[in-house]
Amino acid sequence: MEKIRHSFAHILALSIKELYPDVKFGTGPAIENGFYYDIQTKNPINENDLKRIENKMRENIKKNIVFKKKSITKKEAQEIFKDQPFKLEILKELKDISIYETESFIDLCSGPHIKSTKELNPKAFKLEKIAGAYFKGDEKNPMLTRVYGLAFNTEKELEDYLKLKEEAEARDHRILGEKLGIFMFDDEVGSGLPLWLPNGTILRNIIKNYLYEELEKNDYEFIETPHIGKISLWQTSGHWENYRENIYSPIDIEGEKFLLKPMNCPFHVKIFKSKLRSYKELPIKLAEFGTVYRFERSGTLHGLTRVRGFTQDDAHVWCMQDQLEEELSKLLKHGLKILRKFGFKEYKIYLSTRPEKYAGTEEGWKKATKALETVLNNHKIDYDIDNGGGVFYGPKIDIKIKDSLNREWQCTTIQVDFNLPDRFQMFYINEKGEKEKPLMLHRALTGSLERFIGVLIEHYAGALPFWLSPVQIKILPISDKFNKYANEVKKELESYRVKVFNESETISKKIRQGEIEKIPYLLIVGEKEKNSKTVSVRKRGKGDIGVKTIEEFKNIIIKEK
RNA sequence: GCCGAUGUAGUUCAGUGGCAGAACAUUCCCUUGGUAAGGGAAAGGUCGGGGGUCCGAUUCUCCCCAUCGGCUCCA
Repeated sequence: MEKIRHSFAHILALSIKELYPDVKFGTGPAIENGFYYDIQTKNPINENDLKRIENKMRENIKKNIVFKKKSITKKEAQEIFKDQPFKLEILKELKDISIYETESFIDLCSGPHIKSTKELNPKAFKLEKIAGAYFKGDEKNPMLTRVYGLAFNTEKELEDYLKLKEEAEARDHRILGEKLGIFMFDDEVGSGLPLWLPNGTILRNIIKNYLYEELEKNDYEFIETPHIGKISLWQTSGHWENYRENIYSPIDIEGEKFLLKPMNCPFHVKIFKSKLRSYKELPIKLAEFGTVYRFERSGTLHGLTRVRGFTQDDAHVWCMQDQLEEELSKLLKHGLKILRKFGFKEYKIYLSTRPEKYAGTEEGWKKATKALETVLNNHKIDYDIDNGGGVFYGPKIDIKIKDSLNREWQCTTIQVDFNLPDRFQMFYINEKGEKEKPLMLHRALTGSLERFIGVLIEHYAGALPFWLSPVQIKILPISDKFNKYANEVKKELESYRVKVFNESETISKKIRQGEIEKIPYLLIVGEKEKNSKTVSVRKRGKGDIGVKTIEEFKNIIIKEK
């Protein structure tokens, strides 16, 4: 399949070349579900041109064009590509050079390719969209136009994929979140700053309460810290020099500079340092739902999954070297338990190793990376290694959850920190009565409530499980005459989140409304139910499940709790 | 931040160089109902914001803001 998609990319390039002779080519590989080619043209092409290019491609495919491979010398290549500056740039890094020829389009390419366009199905591809992309993925390079295409073996596969994508778009948390009264954005408030609506606030509190209980069981102590602090805190921590472009400009008050906090760590460190710590206290675990502000570049914002103000379920653990493995193990186990509780079964785990720029010693990095590895292996967890993807202060394990469009979002993160204990000169008193530097771990289980809720909405397509639903039960009186009985039923169910739909609408309309709101249970009450002290139960996704006494209904929902 | 697209009522969207349109939602009236939209009326707009061209700009143009698709980035 990859060979086919890659060959499509070449036919795309050939067709563009025929339509736009002045085109300069970047690269054009196969990707998941299709292919792309990066190009530069004098007159920029736009979405309306795609159809024309597509038709040209079909024409070319029908010509049974043969893919001819040739090995050539660098000199020959420089001659062939003398009008293709990007190809010449790529050529610089190549040793063995081969080219593929498809009529007038010659590409620097090691292949493999199909024999001829006979193998391409002209009905199983589609040019999808265009976008800008930096040459070689580097911001400093010029931006080329990337033409994306989809390609499959059969027309049916293409149609299935398009259908799947359409369904995925219907799960988009940005649309569902507003419809379900969870959150909103407002131009005047500012980008990346969500406003939490009543239903969303209930959801946040449910999640917070659950995490609070879970962490307490695991010996965490909760703290709360301010939203701003003196700039020197983050100068000491090193964040100011390393991440300044992502920190909101300082607030100048009475000659003193304050920052909106971009991270909670320094505050937690201050609490650790507020008294002399003994080895007997370790591990010390401090947790906070800490709201931080980061100035993310405008083009990177995305609904709730990438925002500028967000609340982390942040915690820091300080321990001794010989406690490291056990603590990491607990963190990982706990993280996975929590993801399972929320219904996430598909995620990817990454171990990120030392980047080029780093704090701490090589020895320390080795030990910590080994510890992370050991823990992953002990739990028999599959993971990918993200080489050099660690933060400058230490290696980490990330758990990424996929959203409806198959994009991965980092939620859980467990990080070792060699930087802050040094910079803040942290120590505890060991058994021998000497000062010793503790190991420091950062962790967040949900990553941020914002991102987590965004992914959660998409995961369930808005139909949150019973325990997470802001409104669990809605009582729908057949007519106004039964509002009183509806309120009596509500009283009986007061340990749940119940609402009565007491407006003057037809029952069909009320049901429709309740279904749109994705309420887990709708209880319909009228003459019949009032007389027999029952409710007619309509379960989300199942429809009418019959008349139940209130006790019977309680037994049903108790299982959902 | 960069490339491209978009911005009209609370929402989803038509439309136009010369008085601004629909559906849903809202308010009121009628209807009191049995498992996904009962009927009618009213109200609702600086056509994202600011400059420019024009007798006249929501429409053309420039700048800004915001959103969307990517790229880059993501402690």
